[in-house]
Amino acid sequence: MIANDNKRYFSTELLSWYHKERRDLPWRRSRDPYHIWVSEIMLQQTRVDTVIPYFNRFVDRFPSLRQLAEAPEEDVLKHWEGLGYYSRARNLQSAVREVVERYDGRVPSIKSEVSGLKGVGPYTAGAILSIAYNQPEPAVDGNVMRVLSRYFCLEDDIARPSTRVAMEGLAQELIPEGEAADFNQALMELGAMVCTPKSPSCPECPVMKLCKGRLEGRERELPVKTKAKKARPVYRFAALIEGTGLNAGKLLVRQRPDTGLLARMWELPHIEVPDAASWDSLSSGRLSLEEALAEDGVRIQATEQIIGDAQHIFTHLVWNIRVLAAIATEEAYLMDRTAYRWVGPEDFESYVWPNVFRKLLTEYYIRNIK
DNA sequence: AATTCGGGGTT
DNA sequence: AACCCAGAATT
Repeated sequence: MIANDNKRYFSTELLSWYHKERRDLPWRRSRDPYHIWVSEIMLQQTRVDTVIPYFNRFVDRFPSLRQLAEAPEEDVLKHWEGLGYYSRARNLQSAVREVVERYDGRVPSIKSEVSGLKGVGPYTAGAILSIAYNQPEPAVDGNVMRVLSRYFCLEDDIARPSTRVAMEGLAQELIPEGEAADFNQALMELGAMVCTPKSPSCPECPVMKLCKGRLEGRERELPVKTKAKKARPVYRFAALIEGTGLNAGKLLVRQRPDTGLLARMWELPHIEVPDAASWDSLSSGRLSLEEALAEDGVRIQATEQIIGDAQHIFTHLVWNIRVLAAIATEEAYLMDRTAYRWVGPEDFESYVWPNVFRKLLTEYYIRNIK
């Protein structure tokens, strides 16, 4: 059992440190729960410095909850491009529309209602309730688990959901009366600025004196976290397809399915092959591409000329993409096929697809078509 | 409990 | 190259 004095010291010192050191962040200048909400969604697994320009553009384009609710999804995704985890954007808009319909456009302040919104999990619900409404709810993210693990020298594996639940209990006990908004942000601020993952700046820490992890010289061993598996490589052939006739000078792109990886984003048409060995066989890659596209009613002639190789890295996957040159053998076969589209260089930026594709496309266009 | 969702900075 | 980031949804 942790001494109450130790907890009180922690909360008091941390809070007064925060009042002095808090960063001036865009979302800290607003009291609008909608703005707080947007910031919390953007900040999921994303660094503060990355989020700042996106947040400013986003609230500039969608200043109010209702304006976001009424915007075309494409527009919302466009403002999210480059942030990653695109389902966050779709869930946010979907949830915002629900707030308009069910809560008259006001972000709810009741825990069960906030938690019921799409894209709002335990952390984000706590963040909205505490930061926007100053309710004494914990908001436990990676920062908080690291700080608490070290200060209280807790060895529980923070990769386990049960550990997060336990941390939420502890974090809630630590909230000083009436100070939920600042205290929760102070916890995260300490984790981001001082109690960093690799080499914490203990001498600058406001609670170093009673930090048990530090006192035992184990601050670098904490928190305990089981390792994730490393990304699995996959191998793919893509076709860079030049149009003919009416589509001369244009290239063919394809929209991904509604769900799953990179849902609804545009890409070069491509296929997956079983392994690295298949990736070396250009002839089989060429044939597989032609067959796969023919199944979609798209007739092309691929070649064995490599335009380039590209790599796209995800958390759990590494795409190795070999791009082959190809031409379309018919002109007007796409009339009823919305999944495919001819684009010229003026359209390249309007589509959200992995940057590797965009880069290849642009370079190829400049070299061979323009 | 494990896996699937991005992209980028740090070390 | 591994790790981490103001995590959530799905299976």
